[in-house]
Amino acid sequence: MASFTVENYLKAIYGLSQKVTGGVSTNAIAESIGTKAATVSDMLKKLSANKLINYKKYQGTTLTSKGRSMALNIIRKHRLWEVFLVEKLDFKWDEVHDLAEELEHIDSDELINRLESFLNNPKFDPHGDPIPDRAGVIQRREQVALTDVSVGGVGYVTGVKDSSREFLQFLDTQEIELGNKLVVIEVYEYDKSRTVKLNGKTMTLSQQVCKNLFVRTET
Amino acid sequence: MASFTVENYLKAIYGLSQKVTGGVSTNAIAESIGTKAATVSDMLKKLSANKLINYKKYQGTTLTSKGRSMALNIIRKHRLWEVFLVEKLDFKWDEVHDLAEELEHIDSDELINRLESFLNNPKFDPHGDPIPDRAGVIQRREQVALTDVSVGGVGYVTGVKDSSREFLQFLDTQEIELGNKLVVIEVYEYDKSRTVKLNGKTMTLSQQVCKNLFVRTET
DNA sequence: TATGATTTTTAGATAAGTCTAAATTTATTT
DNA sequence: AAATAAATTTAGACTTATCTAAAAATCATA
Repeated sequence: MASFTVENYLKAIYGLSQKVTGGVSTNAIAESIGTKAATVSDMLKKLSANKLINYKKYQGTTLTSKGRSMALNIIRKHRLWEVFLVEKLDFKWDEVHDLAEELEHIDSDELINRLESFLNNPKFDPHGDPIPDRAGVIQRREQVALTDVSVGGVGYVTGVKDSSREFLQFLDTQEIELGNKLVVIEVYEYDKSRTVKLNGKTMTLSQQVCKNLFVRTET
Repeated sequence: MASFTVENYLKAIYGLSQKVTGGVSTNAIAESIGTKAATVSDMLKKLSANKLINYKKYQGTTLTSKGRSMALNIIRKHRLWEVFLVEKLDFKWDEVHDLAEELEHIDSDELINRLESFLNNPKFDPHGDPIPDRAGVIQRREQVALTDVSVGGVGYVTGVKDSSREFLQFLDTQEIELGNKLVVIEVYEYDKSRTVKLNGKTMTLSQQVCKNLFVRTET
């Protein structure tokens, strides 16, 4: 039991379970995968029968350790392929998601481990998301959203919460990249926007942007 | 109409059509794909309905130009991924076939074209097979089987006809690699084996080996 | 807390790709 | 040329993943 489809369900459940406490709802999975609740309901029964999820009708679902470890392996593959696409094939960070969605299903630990070495064992993907290691251990990074940095605070851009094309392209236009240092100059109470100094330039970022930008602050 | 399965059928038909004159038989396809003739029969109807093959019941099949161009694109992807696996990830030439079978179905011309540049536009895969270009043009190489080289003849190893693990590993044990220069010292009429000088060593190769080794001869 | 709204599940269908067994067509051989 | 053998196709069934429509369970609130 490890088809393309099953892998996508596990990945979706893993992703959603990061955002909520308790079980993941059928509807949420359906929306995430782009399918109907009825279809998800069927699939949950199969995943449960295969001990990949804990599932009680009407109660939402969580991954078993087996399911989680499979999900993490897919995420590992996805993120390593993204690094490959950006670092080696010169794709931009907003172009790699769909390709990685395909590549992540290639089934070979040997391949992915060699790819990892070839890429010099990166710890983060092009969007700043951590890459699980071979054992499925995922590095937690001490980072906060830019909304949590107050005036005078200094941070280094470590990642994005929203990795949609639109947001990534917006960051490109503002020439905001991972690793950039920024200083919060002002916070406007009115709309919660922030003026920051970054790359020698001063710019004002809306609350929505600040929410979706992760930074590591000086400790 | 371009599923994983369809792609495999087109590739199989292309491969088989190189070996025979006229149409490819249903049974041959079934054996090549590892399925049953009945299944192939069904699929041929669908491929025909989609104008990917020319098909008349009981008469065998050939690819249309559309089908051939799709087949060549898959072969192009397969061979470029093989180069990647060997050149960049240090796989051995007998280890890459199954992985390339998976990777070849990744659907993106942009990806494969960038991969091609990244690999410095190789013209041949690790087994010496030519890589079709973006337009599906495949370079024919002037090469002959070693069985066609007579005493005193000189050749450079350009490829293998049989790229099975077993044969490739045999070549490894004999330290025979693409590009090696060899001279035919003797041909034994009895069993059609050949003694050759290669890498400073003298060795005798059976007819079966000679049949499956391609060389470019001095012209 | 009852009742309407929402969520989830079940039931029944569909499409793709596969199978076995039987029927049909083509090839071979006496 | 007829009979047998081999190859191919058809018929009917199964599996996986999906859908719509309807039923059932949970929730939210008047």
